[in-house]
Amino acid sequence: MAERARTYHHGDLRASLVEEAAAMISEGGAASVTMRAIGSRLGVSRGAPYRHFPDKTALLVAVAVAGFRRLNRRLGASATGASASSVEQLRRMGEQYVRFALEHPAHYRLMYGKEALERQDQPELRKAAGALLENLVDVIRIHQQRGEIEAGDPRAQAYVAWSTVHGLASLLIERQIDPNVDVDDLIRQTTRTILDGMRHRGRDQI
Amino acid sequence: MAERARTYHHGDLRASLVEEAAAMISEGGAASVTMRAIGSRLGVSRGAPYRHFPDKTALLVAVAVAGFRRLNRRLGASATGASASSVEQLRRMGEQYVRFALEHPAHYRLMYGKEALERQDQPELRKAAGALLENLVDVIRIHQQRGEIEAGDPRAQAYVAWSTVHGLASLLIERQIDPNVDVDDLIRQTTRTILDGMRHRGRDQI
DNA sequence: CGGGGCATGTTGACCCTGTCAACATACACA
DNA sequence: TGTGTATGTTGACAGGGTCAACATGCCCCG
Repeated sequence: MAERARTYHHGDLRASLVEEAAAMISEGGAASVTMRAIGSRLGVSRGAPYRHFPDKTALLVAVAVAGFRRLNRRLGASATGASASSVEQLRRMGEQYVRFALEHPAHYRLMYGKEALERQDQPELRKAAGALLENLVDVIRIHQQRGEIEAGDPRAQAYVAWSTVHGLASLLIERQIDPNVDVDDLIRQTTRTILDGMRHRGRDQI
Repeated sequence: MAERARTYHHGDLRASLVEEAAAMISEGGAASVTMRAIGSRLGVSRGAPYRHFPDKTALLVAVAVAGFRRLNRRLGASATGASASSVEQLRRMGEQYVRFALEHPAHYRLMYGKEALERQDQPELRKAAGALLENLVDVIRIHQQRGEIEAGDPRAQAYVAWSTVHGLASLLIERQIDPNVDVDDLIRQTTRTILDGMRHRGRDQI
């Protein structure tokens, strides 16, 4: 569904813009994404993009949303994986999450960087991120029923798990972690630790 | 140590610039920080800041470094706290970490946003963030010796813990977490969960 | 089949911002 | 006291977002 007829003025600028912006982000970081440059790379003028997006922020939001969709799809595939025997499945989801971030650092940054997207609440974005959470909640709920994860509000558990993988991804992307550390090991240890914590309810808590 | 003699051209522009930039970041986000605006607010011309910082990035790095120092100080105080009886102390450190981020969202974002500071590796920043990690490693080591945390590479454990609190802070700041959720509870649950995971080595047991 | 009208592009212009170079000036120290 | 250096100031320029005015395909109605 990528090759629309090259009819008319451009064919399908809107989609191309999002695609190209994402590509530029991967290549040179969000800072390299310029309305003028995007248009130029697509062979249109600087004003053309404004026929499809009210402003740069809107375009970037679209890119971010696309990123969330990709990530969701990937996690979904991971969750449906065959060997969904134990929490190992959940652990793998976490692993895939971090891997996605490492493979698309700039894109991942944009997805969470309200910084660049400041302003309105961007319902589209909120929805895409919300879907991610919902999926995670569902998976957690399943494991709770299997008794592999401590009972309790699955949403809260989801936030805890999400925080952990997001944090790890973020620190890795921002190079806050010693490059000599074995990333695979770290990811494994992190996902295991958080899951261990999720199945042993500590002390007398609530 | 804030009131230098108002001698000469300005007195102590360099320090004032960092201070003012930090203030502006808190007030209107990083986007509102403009070399011209900063100068203006301090009563100097747009070119003045360039006598103290080679470019905007350098100034922002200084601000970020100052942020790390503040955070480190706060965590240090928390670690030295009286009731340093158990891992509860470590949990409180995590709590303080997240609270700091919530109190200074824009500043916190800047601290971790390589985005805006892209370019050179910014040794100053790396050092400040490194200090944070070192302190955490030390505390973890202590608790390991007390047997309150599973043995193993304390640095790896530190990364796991750091990831968790950073992730939670980040998600909260970026409003990815349902505002109806009780933040205090979430912070408590998150820090407890991760610590539980850190003292039960999973997989082969229970 | 012929226009009209909307969608899509293009250009020109403006303003904001970062940054450099040339110029000005206050201190400090010999 | 005189001058050199540190610190500021201005003018100028380029890059980039964005709007308004203008141009041009396409599609559809009559």
